[in-house]
Amino acid sequence: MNTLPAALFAENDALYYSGLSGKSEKPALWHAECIGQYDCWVLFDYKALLKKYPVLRAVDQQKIFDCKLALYLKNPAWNAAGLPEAAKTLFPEDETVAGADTAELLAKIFEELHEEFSHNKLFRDMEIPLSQVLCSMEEHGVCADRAGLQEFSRELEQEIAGLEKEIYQSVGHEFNLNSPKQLGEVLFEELKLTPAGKKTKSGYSTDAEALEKMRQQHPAIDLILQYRKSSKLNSTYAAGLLKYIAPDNRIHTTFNMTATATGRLSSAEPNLQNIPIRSEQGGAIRKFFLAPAGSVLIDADYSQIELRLLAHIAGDENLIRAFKNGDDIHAVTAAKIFGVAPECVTSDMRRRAKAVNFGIVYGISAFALANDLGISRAEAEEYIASYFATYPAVKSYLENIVKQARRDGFVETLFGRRRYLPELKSKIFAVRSFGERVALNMPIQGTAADLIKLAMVKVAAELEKHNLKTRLILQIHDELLLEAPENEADHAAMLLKNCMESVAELQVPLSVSLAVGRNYADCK
DNA sequence: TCGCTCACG
DNA sequence: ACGTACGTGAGCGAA
Repeated sequence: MNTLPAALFAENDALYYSGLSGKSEKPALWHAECIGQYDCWVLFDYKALLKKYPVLRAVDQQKIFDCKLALYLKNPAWNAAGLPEAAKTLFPEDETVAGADTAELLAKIFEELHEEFSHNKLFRDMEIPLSQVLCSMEEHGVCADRAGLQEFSRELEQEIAGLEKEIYQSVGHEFNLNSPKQLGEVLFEELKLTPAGKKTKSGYSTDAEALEKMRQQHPAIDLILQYRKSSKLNSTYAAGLLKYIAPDNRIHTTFNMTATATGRLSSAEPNLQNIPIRSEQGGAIRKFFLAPAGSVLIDADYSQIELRLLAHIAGDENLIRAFKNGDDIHAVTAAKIFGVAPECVTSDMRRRAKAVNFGIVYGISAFALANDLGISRAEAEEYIASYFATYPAVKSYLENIVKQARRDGFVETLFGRRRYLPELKSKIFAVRSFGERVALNMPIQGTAADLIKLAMVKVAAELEKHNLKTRLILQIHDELLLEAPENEADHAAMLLKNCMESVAELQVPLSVSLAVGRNYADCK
């Protein structure tokens, strides 16, 4: 016990004992000295414990061993909410696990994992330090305009009520518009409209893509589409976010570090990684995310990070050259695919090339590309063939990574984060194909996730080193949002951009675009 | 609890 | 011939 800060025990006896009392979903803490030679804290969910017991910040990070994070690095498919689940996952055969208390479970898991992860770089230099950064971000939160959201929500409610009325008039009776089942019955049985979309288990799809195609068939369709948009906007974002504004006028999300198969973070309660931007009506929500008086928001985006990583990982000279030149990558790809001079690329050609680029990162198939672009499969195949002719090293990389994944049973990021792919052994074609696409995608998406995590740790350390009051507040996969006092905004912005761009030396430059504004909508 | 739908990167 | 684009979380209705 003498290795612990006295305060932790003096002030937080409850901490120690609650860890032992064994409520499964609660974060748990245990001191490894109890099991002998290890001078470290063994715990489950470091970030949650930091939040609950701020005094834990006084403990040297090097002496922290978070079983939750170690398990996640061992296998990201093991997303255990609590200790008992974690133990069952790690020791599926072991029946003693069921009756064990928290301390025993922690000791068992620790003994299994400490050798592999105590000095692991992802664990030590990325996830553990990131826990502290994320904890601060969650505690700090993002400032929200309560009155503005209330007003916006009222407007949406009025619009929704009007649309409802019009729709009921148009189809002749009332029904529950929020029920896909009832909507399907109205459209396809009563009104006898021709389904345009795919089938679902319970009937024909009424999703936006299907309804778009049916617009001509009935005047209610457009109204329904608008109803869906407005009601989503209100229920999830306007009224939805209002519920999360705390007394400090800020929204405090929770970042989950062990939720995804690729190494990305997720954000929940509320999810602040899916705030609308693509539509004008939706983007209005961003006006209500504010910088407090005297501060500004700084938004930094990695541009094309996944394609840059593809260039680096595949080592494709043509792709690398394009990024070194600072070219518009979709336009360059369009010129090559369609065999025209770069200055002759039309916006439609660029749009198609962009879809091909996305497809490559997702694990391309002619079927899906054809569907996305509304072209024939044969045509999509030609696009893909031209793409591979243009970027031959990408082609061989994609072939090799799948072979390697079949051989090893897993794929990895540049930093060694692993994802196992049992799907590759499936006898079912669709399952196997899925495994192949994941083998292509995970190293790229996962490396991007690794890079921004490292950048966050670096940015937080630099801000502290320079005694700046600027704070990280959100991470949205390839984007960081900061809150900066006006008088240090320029300094913080430069520091941020430099940190993000220099986080790794690759064969292509990393490029970060900055935007500053009084609210999130102005950061464009 | 699950399926559908839809918001984001 | 097969038939899915990769990764998430939330709200809602229907069991």
